[in-house]
Amino acid sequence: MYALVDANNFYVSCERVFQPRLDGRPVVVLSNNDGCLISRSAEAKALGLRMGDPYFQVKPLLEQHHVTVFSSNYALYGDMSRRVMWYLGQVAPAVEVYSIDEAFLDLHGLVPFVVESLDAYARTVRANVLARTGIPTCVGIAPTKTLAKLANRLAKKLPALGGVLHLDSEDRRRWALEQVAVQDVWGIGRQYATKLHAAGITTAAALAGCTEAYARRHLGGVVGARLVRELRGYPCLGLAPSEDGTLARRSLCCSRTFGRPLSAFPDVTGAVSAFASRAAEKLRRQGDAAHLLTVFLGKSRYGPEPPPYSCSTTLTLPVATSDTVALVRYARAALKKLWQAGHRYTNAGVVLDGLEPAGQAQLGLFEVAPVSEKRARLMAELDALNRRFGKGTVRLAATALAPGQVVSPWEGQAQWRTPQYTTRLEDLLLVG
DNA sequence: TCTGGGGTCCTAGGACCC
DNA sequence: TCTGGGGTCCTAGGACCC
Repeated sequence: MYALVDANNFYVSCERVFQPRLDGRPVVVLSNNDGCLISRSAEAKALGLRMGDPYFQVKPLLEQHHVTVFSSNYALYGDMSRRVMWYLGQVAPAVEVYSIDEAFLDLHGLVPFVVESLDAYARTVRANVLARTGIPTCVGIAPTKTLAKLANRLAKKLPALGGVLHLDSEDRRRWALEQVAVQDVWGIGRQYATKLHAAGITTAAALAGCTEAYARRHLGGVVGARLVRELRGYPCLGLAPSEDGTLARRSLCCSRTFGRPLSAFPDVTGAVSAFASRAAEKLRRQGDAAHLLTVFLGKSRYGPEPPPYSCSTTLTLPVATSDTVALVRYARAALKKLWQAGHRYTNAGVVLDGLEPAGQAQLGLFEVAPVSEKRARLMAELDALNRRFGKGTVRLAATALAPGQVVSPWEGQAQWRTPQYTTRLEDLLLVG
């Protein structure tokens, strides 16, 4: 048995923890650069606001209904997420952190020796997460991950269930499959949904009833075959336990849409250097080194220019590294290869791939380790200082502002950002 | 004027090897 | 000159997820 614990409107819920007066009121959180809606309270959803709506398009509606608007505050959300995941780690035999606001729990062996019923267990977990962190969640329990996802969706949708749905019988499984539209099944996106509707398959139940050959042919090969089997109740996807409540990535990316289009090489170089530097920090945090580095540059897909909207170049590094100085230098070299004068670039990013545990790089016969002990210590110091005093306290000159600049030219809007209540001493909430 | 920022996995095809 | 059946590795692209 698997459980999926999923927060309700996670980013909105995080903001509400620190502003309880917003309970029951419409609230939204915007993406980077205050671009789109990425989290909506139930009240905001009821107004017809959709995930991904561009802010400037729905602004009149937001004002008309006095919707509270927040810029995203990932330092806060990340910290709240760690609290939730830590607690789940205490009460479940194994936890897979699936995203910032969702976790799969492996419940095999809990009943009857540890808990009496999974239903009661789920209700307790849910109540404790709320009491300890202020974050409301729903729980779906089923024999497969795909069915747990589906149960979770119904637990969210049907208030009468009290936030928990356990698909503990064949009848309940069949009933649940009937309630869910095919496009809402985990693993069915826009393309597949269109194809399935055209074939007359409109519910999860109908999808569960299609042949394996059909699934293989039309839903991405083995992926589709697994999906259908999971819906029928045969587990094909195992739990990938997350050590210490965090997810070790196979690739890392740091990218941003600029506050405004940039055409000057030094501006974009500054941005790419900052992204490479940030990516290097993430890499060291998970204890890895990278041997592939990609830089990409993007142009607006909403402007008059035809595709392609982005270009990229990948460097194979001679030796895997997590050193900021080295990665920034490679990123700048890659950007130079990519750069074409005269374009208005709207976004850029740095991707690190080919990750391996740091310090285990295989050296060729005639190679010497390029990252000295001294350099590794320097990086450790840098990370410690930035952890203690806030991101960006210590950084490379390459990522610093030019003389006379107040903000980086690539940084965007964040008009409604809340303080980092839980991760910066200066922003601690004062009660008095 | 203003449209996010991360990730995963799979497949097909080509280069190259024995 | 032409012929075979495996393999592996890499890359690009496409689908999906939150």
